[in-house]
Amino acid sequence: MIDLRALRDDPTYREGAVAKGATADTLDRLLADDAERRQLLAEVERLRADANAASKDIGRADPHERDAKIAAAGELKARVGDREAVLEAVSTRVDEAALAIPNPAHPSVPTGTEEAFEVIDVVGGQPSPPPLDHADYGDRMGWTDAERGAAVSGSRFAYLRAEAVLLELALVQWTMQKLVGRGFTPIVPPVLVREDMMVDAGFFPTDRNQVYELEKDELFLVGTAEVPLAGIHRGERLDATTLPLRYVGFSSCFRREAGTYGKDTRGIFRVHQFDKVEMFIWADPEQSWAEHELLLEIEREILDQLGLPYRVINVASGDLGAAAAKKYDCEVWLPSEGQYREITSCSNYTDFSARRLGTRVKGDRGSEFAHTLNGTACAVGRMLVFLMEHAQQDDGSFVVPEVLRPYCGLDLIVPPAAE
RNA sequence: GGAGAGGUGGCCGAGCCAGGUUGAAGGCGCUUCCCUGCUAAGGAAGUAACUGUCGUAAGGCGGUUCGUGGGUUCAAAUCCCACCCUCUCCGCCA
Repeated sequence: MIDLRALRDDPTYREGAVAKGATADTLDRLLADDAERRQLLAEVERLRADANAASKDIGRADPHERDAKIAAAGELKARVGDREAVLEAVSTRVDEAALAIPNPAHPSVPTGTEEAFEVIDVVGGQPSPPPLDHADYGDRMGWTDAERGAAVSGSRFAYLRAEAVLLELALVQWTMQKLVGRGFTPIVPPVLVREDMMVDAGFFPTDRNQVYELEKDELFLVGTAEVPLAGIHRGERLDATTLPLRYVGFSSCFRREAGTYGKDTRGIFRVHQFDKVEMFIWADPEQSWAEHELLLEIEREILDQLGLPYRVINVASGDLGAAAAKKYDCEVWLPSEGQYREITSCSNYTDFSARRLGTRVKGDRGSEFAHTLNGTACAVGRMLVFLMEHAQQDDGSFVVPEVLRPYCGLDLIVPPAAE
């Protein structure tokens, strides 16, 4: 949720909201309603003060004065109720409008639609495709079985098999170790959460149709560990001296992928279930931009050490999503498609999410909302897709990235004999 | 799944069954000061959060909050309803 006071007082904040698609008209109407709300609030509070005083007086009054005083207090109460109804109507209007306003973009975010992104850096080349694309190679190596996956669970489900499983676990363990070494606390979170957690994490109502629901138990399967990680300090007051609090979660992720029919149908690039190592940071407002750069640095280090060619983009305002004030995407070159595809992304939500989560920081500057950030460390399945193309040799063998070898006990994997 | 107990301020813990100077006793912790020749003991004062408004500020005056949301009442931590959570015993279980 946005900061109405900042919207009122801070021109930069307001410009950021406009960059994200909020019209000046909408903002002005919201601020006018909010002004009315605050005025009504003052009035209602005055009336309530009178009514409270009258009630307190009854407790102290002589018994024979009570009836008269009770009657008078009753009248006061009725007047309060009338004005409260008006206030509530205005407040509801303000809240609804405020919830619809996205988190303003940071001034460093390029303004425009999806294509307006800014390329920050390009690492490595754009190699030509290997003999087999990731989908065919996964089948050839006996690493993926989408056919049986579909028979068991439907399309976009696959079995992961053989060395691919060892590689997956190696990726998880390697990234986990790296992050623990950087002071992150490792977490295996619940993957089923309540509706209010989905709302507070900012995924409902907007992304509700992307989420699997267990109706009988009123629980929802998370699409990312970000959701339960955001819940860790919900409703808490954090001591500024303990920040930043850095967490790294490992979980399976579940996505309905509604509206992607016919898109990325080959292999395991886009599936309903995958595993992911996700970073999440609770930061002091003064630290959050430095923490955002840290997340990017870690993401880049992971790609560098795996030897993947990639570029980093500063996502344009129109493509940020409601919660992010700024977002970097790392996109790895996918040779078979001849284009860069997203592998990781990291966002600074500033105080947008914490306001809804009710997480505050208490420090020298008093009490303010925390800043939250999140970033992908390793989307495991998709990482395997990229590795299957970049580590694949002309003879069909697979060269395991050096850094993963200690974690899976493999260095060169040769394809099984053809049937 | 069955039976019971309980959720109060940074923490512990009274208050609830008789609704009214209780935003909440007491203790711990913390802050400041006094005493003390010294990391002890003692004494005094202060110490919830959020929010509106006025003020340059210190602060003043209000509102809301005793798990959450409703209800009854002039008045609710206290009464009623629903939900959430925690604990104990039994059952089940990787």
